[in-house]
Amino acid sequence: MALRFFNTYSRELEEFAPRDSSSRKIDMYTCGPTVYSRAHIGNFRAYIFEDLLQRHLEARGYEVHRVMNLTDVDDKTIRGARTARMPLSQFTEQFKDAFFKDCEALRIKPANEYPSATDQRYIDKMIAMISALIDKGLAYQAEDKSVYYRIKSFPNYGKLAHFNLDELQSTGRVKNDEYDKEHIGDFALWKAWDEEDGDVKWNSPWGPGRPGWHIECSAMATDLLGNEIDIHCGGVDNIFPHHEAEIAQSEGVTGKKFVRYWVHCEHLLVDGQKMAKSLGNFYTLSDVLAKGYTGRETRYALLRVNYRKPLNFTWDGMDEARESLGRIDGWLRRLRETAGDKIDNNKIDMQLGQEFENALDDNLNISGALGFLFETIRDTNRAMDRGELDAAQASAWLNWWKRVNQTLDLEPKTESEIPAEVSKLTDERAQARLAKDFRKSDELRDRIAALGWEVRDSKDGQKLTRRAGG
RNA sequence: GGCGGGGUAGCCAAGUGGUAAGGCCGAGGUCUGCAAAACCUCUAUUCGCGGGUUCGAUUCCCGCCCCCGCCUCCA
Repeated sequence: MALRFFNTYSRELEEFAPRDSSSRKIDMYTCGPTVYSRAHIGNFRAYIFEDLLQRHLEARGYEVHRVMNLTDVDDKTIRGARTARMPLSQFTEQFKDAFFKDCEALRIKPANEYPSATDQRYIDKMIAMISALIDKGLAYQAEDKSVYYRIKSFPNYGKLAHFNLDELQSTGRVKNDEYDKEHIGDFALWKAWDEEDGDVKWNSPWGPGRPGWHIECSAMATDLLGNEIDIHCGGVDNIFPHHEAEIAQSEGVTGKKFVRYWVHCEHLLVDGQKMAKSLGNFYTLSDVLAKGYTGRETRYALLRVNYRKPLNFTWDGMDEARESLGRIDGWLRRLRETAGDKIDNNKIDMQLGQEFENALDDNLNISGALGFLFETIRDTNRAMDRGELDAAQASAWLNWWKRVNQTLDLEPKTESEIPAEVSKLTDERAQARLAKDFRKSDELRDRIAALGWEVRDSKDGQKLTRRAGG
């Protein structure tokens, strides 16, 4: 099956073909966090989806060049820095650091670049783009000194969101203090400095001020990836106005088709409602880790539903993730035991189980792909139960897993070291069992369990497993 | 009001014009001193509701209901 994705622009499933058909290189731009506080796991659902998308494209032989921006200047960052009595850059730095730590814990592959909006290189680019837009009559400076995009002059404005400009309704969420605009839909490209901004300002042909939110992405994307890019991702809430504005800005300047495939991730919900800082119903990764779950478990929980479906976050869902991973872990352990010295760690099997990738080809059908994984697990477990899977076959399935895991990245990183205390109790238990003292054996099993380890008795003696986590 | 997403078992969730993958939970069984893990069996005559097309629809068409989101801060 051909690789295909749902393109927000056309509202259709489209077969994927890179811009440059002669090479395997793809340019991908992904909207990153605004670093005014910790990102919440709803934000990370989008980043994990993008990670899966990148990894699957790579599995299909594409070389992905991905950029993720960091919005480090806007109303919220400025307000936060003021409240914290810190320079803006120092204030945002802590949240950039936290963001990268969280990404690592969630095993999100790093982007090739993480440009910051406040980088002078991009401020210059933004100013150049705004100047070009003014020259073309697509932007104007209003009496409040700010520069706005003249959406009525860009015929395609509204095409991505499928909005009719005349029917835009104010939801009252944003305070309407920009009275100087020609059209209520005109958005700020350059915000004139005011007292609230303190020392946050850059010089421009229109006076001191700072960039509007949308222009940074147009500037960074075109600067780092070129005027035309293959894939642009984000959450569905970015469709309008953010991505609509990006198209207007980028295409307004370059005259080129900015993005070939717009791919948007649905929301993570809590109690059936969007997880959002403004609603206060959000969890950060730290919150989840504090409950005893791991980054790997969180990754699985956020990964397991197709990106186009709203996903309701629950602690039951986290438990399910834990149990499902436990099934995978147990299977891997067993395959390794069966494979013994036939294990070939350097090999990646490219033949077995193509159904996994085939499912992902279909608009990242992760449920179908995981379904196939679990069917494979049951089939091979059954074969091992019956002694019908030899070491070479077990090794082959491990090499298959290696391929699958390049996309999923769900393998426990390392088998935990067995603590001396656990080891000592296990030895005692072996003695007790030798003496058929089952009462003592069971008591020791409980004590080992209390230390977080599970002990199972097999033909080859006791087997220890770290309970949960990884 | 406009534009989208969703409604499949107790929960999560695939999927197809021909009669419902997979995961979690639960019950029974094999194995075990007992467990655990694994395996086996069972768990939706039914896919929001009502029409229509069809030999046949959960899947296509029409109409409706409910939940969620976007409509200029948002992943």
